[in-house]
Amino acid sequence: MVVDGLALPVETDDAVAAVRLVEHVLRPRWIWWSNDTATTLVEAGVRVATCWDIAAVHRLIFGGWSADPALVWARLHDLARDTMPTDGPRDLFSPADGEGDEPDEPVGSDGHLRPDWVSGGWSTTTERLIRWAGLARTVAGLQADRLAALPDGTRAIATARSESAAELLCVEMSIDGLPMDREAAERIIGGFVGRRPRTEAEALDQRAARDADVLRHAPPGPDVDLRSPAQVKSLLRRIGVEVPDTRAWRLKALSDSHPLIEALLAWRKAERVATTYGYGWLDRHLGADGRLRGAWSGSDGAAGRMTASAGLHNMPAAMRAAVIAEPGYVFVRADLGQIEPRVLAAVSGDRALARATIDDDLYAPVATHLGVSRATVKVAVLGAMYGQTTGHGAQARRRLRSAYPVAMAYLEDADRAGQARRPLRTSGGRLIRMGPPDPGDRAERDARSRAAARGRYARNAVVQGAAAELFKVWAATVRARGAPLDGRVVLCLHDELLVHVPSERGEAMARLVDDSLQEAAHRWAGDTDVRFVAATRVITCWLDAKG
DNA sequence: TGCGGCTATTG
DNA sequence: CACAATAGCCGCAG
Repeated sequence: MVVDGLALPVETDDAVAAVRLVEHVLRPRWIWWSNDTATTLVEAGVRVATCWDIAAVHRLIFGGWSADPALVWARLHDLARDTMPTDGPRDLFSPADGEGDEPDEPVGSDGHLRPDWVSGGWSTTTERLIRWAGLARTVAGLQADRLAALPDGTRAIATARSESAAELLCVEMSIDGLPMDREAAERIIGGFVGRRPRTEAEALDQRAARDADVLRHAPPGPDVDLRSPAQVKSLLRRIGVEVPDTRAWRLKALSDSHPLIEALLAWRKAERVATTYGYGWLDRHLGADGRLRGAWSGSDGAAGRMTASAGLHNMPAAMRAAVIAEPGYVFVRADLGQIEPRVLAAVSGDRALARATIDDDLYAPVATHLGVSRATVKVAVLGAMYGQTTGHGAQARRRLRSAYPVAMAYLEDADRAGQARRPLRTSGGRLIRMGPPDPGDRAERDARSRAAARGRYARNAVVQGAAAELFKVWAATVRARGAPLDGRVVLCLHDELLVHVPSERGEAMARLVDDSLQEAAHRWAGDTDVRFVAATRVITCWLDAKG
């Protein structure tokens, strides 16, 4: 079953009604070019169960971000990007693209999709609409063929489905938003930066007063802009503190040496709230309906984690006290325990490490096995996954390597691939491209350290990326199974889910979330003996679950 | 005006 | 203070 974009030659209401009917009767796996179609549907009140999101699958297969139909078609047919025709205005010297082509044929004589079709020409007649829908089905089939040809093709096709479901979830979270109590939020902000300023002048006064609280500790001298790290560094030098940078963790250690330092650290906290999570932030992102809304993306960045804007992923802990379930509702909050080492055990197939996942605390049996402290083990395991090569714990690293050779070799293989700029795939089939990152860090300018940085990046990407895939299977399962309880996933946070559900169904939803984890883990990892654990609670305020 | 550096927040 | 992300302000180049 195929649908594409609902700006159709038929009335939109008719199209939505048709989708609603087909969904109810047939529950198809809808195919569409991108989740824009899902957005149109959700805004019209239709939430479908499953789909094949061509753009999301394109990113899975080929990496990168662009995934418009013309590019998707070109890559699937191994056509060079630079031969793609453009839709811009033509001048006398460029041969008209597709000149002489049959206008009712979407594929030009050069093999590319024709720009006039891509840019909306598909919708001008019913015949074209049908042709375009058939094309989407063809493209989805070609994508499935590509995935099936990968070393673990069945698995990769399953990933395509769960990533598509994650796109549906992203659309729904973007539209639904996160419940947030405006008064509570304003109270918290007020505690940091004072009352909401009524005028621009009042805002400037408050800002100056905050600055003055720090500067009154300063010795006489030139004016200092606290927002300029270089000037803060000179200010610190004037009070006898010499530091390479002014990061909080560094200053915290010196806070006894001068009262200015503590004042500066407090200033930084307040300034963060004032500029990023203050009244302006509420005004931009908190709707009149008490929902905080940001844009969600299903697989951004290196390894395909979900991302969110509007501070949904990096909201200061204090602000979470304002994330409160609506009257008659509760939250079910669940977070996965130690997801990355457990995922490493699964994707590497390390039997010994898999045995350790039987414990609620994976690090405890590993510590016993290696004969070192739990804290040492944790640092060593995280260090192996992040690529730490310096610092203490060399002994723990050696023991880790001999006790869990399969897992460590998996990471080292990824590291070598990264150093050699060889692209990788996660266990679920997502391509990890190995071009940049080449950070501009002065300390990492030379070729060796850039190669080492790629190695660390690759090491992490195969674990973090696989964890993201498992997480999305879990989230999609909760979305599907939780719908009959009127449960809505309102936040995804890498290893944490927040579900908003009517109060009387809170406990049932909590059980469902736990069951969904077992279902997801089995679907994702098959019959490996890796155990995944979640801490699940029914709460009314997000902060209640912290600690 | 755009971009890299610095900083802070989160997992 | 490794790995990932978003976001704001400063300073500098164009």
